[in-house]
Amino acid sequence: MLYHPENIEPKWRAEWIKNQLYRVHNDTTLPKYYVLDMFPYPSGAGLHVGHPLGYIASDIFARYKRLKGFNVLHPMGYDAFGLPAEQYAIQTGVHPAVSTDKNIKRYRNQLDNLGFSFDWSREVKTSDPSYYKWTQWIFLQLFDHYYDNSVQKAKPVSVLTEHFNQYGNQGLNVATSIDYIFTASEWYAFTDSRKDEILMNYRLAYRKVGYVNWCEALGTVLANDEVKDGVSERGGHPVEKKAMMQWALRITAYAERLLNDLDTLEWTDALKAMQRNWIGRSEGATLFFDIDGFEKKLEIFTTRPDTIFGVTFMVLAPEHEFVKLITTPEQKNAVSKYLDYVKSRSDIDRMSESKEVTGVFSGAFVRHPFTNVKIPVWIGEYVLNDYGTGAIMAVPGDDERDYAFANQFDLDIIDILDRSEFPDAAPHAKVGKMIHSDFLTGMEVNAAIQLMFEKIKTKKIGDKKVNYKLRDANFSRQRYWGEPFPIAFDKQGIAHPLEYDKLPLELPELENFQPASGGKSPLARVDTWTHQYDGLELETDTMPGFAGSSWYFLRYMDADNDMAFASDDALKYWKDVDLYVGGTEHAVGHLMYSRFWHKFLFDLGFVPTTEPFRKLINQGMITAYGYYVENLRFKNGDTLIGNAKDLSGVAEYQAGSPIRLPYIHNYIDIRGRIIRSKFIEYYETIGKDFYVNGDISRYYWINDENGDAYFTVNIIQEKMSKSKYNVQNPDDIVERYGADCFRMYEMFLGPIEQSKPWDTKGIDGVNRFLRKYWGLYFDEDGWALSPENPTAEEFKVLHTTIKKVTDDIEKFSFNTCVSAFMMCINELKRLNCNKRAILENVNILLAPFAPFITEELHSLMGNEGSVHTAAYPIFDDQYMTTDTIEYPVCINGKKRILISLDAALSQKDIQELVPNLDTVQNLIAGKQVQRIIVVPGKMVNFVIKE
RNA sequence: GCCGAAGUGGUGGAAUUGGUAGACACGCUGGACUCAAAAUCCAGUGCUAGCAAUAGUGUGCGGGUUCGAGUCCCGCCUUCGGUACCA
Repeated sequence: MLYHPENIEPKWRAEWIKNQLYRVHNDTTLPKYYVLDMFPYPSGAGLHVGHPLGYIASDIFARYKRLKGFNVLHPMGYDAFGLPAEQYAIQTGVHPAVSTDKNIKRYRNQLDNLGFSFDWSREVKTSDPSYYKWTQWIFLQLFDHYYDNSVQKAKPVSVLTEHFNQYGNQGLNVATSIDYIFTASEWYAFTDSRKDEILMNYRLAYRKVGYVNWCEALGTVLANDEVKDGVSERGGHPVEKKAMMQWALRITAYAERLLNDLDTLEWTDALKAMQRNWIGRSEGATLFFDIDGFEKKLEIFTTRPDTIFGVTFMVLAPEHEFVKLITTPEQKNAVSKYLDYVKSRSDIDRMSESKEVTGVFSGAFVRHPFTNVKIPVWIGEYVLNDYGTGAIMAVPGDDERDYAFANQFDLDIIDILDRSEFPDAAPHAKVGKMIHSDFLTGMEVNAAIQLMFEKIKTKKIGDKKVNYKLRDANFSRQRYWGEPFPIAFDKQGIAHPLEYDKLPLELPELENFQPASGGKSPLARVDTWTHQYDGLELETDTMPGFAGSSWYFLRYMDADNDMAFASDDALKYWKDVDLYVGGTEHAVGHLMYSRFWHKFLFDLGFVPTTEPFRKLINQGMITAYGYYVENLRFKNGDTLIGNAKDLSGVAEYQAGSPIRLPYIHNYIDIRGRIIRSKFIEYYETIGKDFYVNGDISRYYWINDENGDAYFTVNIIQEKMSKSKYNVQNPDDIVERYGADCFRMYEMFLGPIEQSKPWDTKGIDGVNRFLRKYWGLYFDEDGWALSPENPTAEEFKVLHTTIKKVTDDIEKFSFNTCVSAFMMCINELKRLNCNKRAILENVNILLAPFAPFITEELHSLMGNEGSVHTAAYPIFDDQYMTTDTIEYPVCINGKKRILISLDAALSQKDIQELVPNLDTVQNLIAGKQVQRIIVVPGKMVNFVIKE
């Protein structure tokens, strides 16, 4: 009887649905375990073979935990709001809800194919009003709370206004962007709109001026990845930074806790390091410089106040609020020209192209707080407005970027640090002796920093300060396909939250998805919607993608609740995610915001834990091979360059980019060459669809040593995407080999956290393994499981496998699990083992990996119930004993021979015994042995002098 | 630029704390079975030299520590992810 997955898999898929095998219940006495995948954005291209990599791993782990007796929550859903659906709607008029639902259906079919143990009754979809009702509700909580630094906790805004009523804003230690003091009587006297404005400086969800990528020609705001080299990706129109009133979330209030609590998490050090660096805590000082001719002072932040005597100029970010104020009439032209240039540059451009230093003199001067020397104020793009105060004191004597700037514009450089005693020190290391630094001269750096903190304080020119690189990210999108803000403005522009019973505030129906005038969201055109409440106008921005994804893991705990985002009981039982699996591309964005929201909900008493994701595994990407030919030339000298699909429109070609040749891999030889005859074959069968010009006589060919004309194809690894024609659909593989084979093959490809290219070359190995495994249960006459007692050797194979597989699952090393299964089956086959006592246990071990074949065999064995509710085999040491150990005998660390020794021998025994063995004598004959190193159970090494 | 990761045969990869480099597969070569093919089975397979025994060499590059380095340290190179509006 042969293994036929196509008969087995649909049968059990239906059976499991019928029995609701994967339905999870909240009321149980079993210990909980929560295994979560980062939910997918349902894109139009469907699921490709890269998506399931993490899902398979988490599914294996979830099934493993179930076998171990846990009540496992393992849900799935969709991150359903997003830009691509809206873009598609603009182009085709298809409503994003319609295209998204269609994509979701496709995803669901594809996921179902793979035998996952998701509890689909808990599915969430962020674009569903019953879900985003609670996203809006959490937003309103953020809007209605501020952060009290003294107790490190969010508190209701009503507490704050009560304080204002009594004391004004004095005596507060809270997170705020306000920099002035008012009294209680002033507070009373403020107009309502002034009060609203002031409160915005305290709310955790607030409005402020933010910068967006504005494209005048398209009349719309663009996402960063829609902008390439300062122009729009579509159409190549100029894009500039534009200031707009935007919602933001005060994540910076939680910076310290987000940083400290990383220590409590079981994440990789790499991931924690990325989050730490993103938060970017640094201790330093703020310093105020008097500006000549102005009352206002220029505030800067520095971590190196000791270098103050090396300051020779100041640099403002181009967006700094003082730029307009202090620029002198003579410099006005030059400055505004420079600002125009900077508007076209992204933050990455601004920081990465360090070779070319740009800047402009403002014409203004500040005074050195200690020497009163006049210091010029420059404007430079390398200073970012969002970091620190958006202004720096430049110390070209100690800072590389300042040095480059000074060189470029011929500014003074003062050496303030003698590091001759530390020739190997890194450029930014805080070591050395101060020179040319007045009262600091002769001091060590760290001592000088400490002294400066005091001096700054006593001179009242600044204070010690902790600064974070983390900033309050923009929470507004001028888009349709996102959560509407449950906020309405009155005639004075005061923001009013909607009452909870008005939630969800649903998106209106829409046919035209083009942006409204001024780059506003299409919602601005729907008057009936924006004015549905008397005298109020609804906010027309919507929330960004990370809104819905910042709390979805909580919704799964109690997905149908319409009284709360989840019930207290559900939250108390499930608590947090025990294992979270997803890509490193989310290492900071999504994970940081989820942690922030979770902590906020903790402060309000809604969730019982301070962190959402206890353990986190990053899965690597599955990439595809890309085949390119660089500069395929025509005989007349023209060079054909560009994406193969674009070749019909010659005008589109962009010089320098290589031509893609999709699906050409079967036509190229081992050296990456394609010869003329093969190319013709390729062109006739596949290439025609992508590649327009088949007149190969016009190409410039090189002749190889046999006289065959060829050109060379470059093979690279790249992301799978629809536009690259390299998407591999898992359905095709499942149809051909079955889901069990697909699952095991994806795991067999390599370590889960590494990215690797997709290639079906090795899948036959896994397929053979499954057939061999199946074959153990049958002989020529059919079912042939033996009730006999296993031999010691058979038991040893079983228990070796139990140990290896269990250890490796715990380490998330699934590729080595598959190898271990292969070795186990190879051994059992060699031993002709068909004993039930062995195979039944192997079958349970294998069940998390290959749920279908194991279920079929479990049932054929006559078992009641599912293999997926069986008990996990227990490892027993007694079967593992060995009599002898193979020792490699090495000379100077290099293996020469193997000897077999009694396992009971001690280190001393071996030390004495080995040199006297004949085989060893041959090895060391005539050589001078200096030392013999014996590592028990491992090896013997002779140290020999040549 | 900055932060993080990876680099091992023709290919995917394995290698507990520094202790036999290349497990397990794919591919390839040879053989068995077959009219033939598929499937299956057996043997070989890092590279170089050699009929062989064997010797040399070998984990991106250059140094170092050690009896012993894929693993630890220093300095580079390349590729990938993120860089705050892709998700």
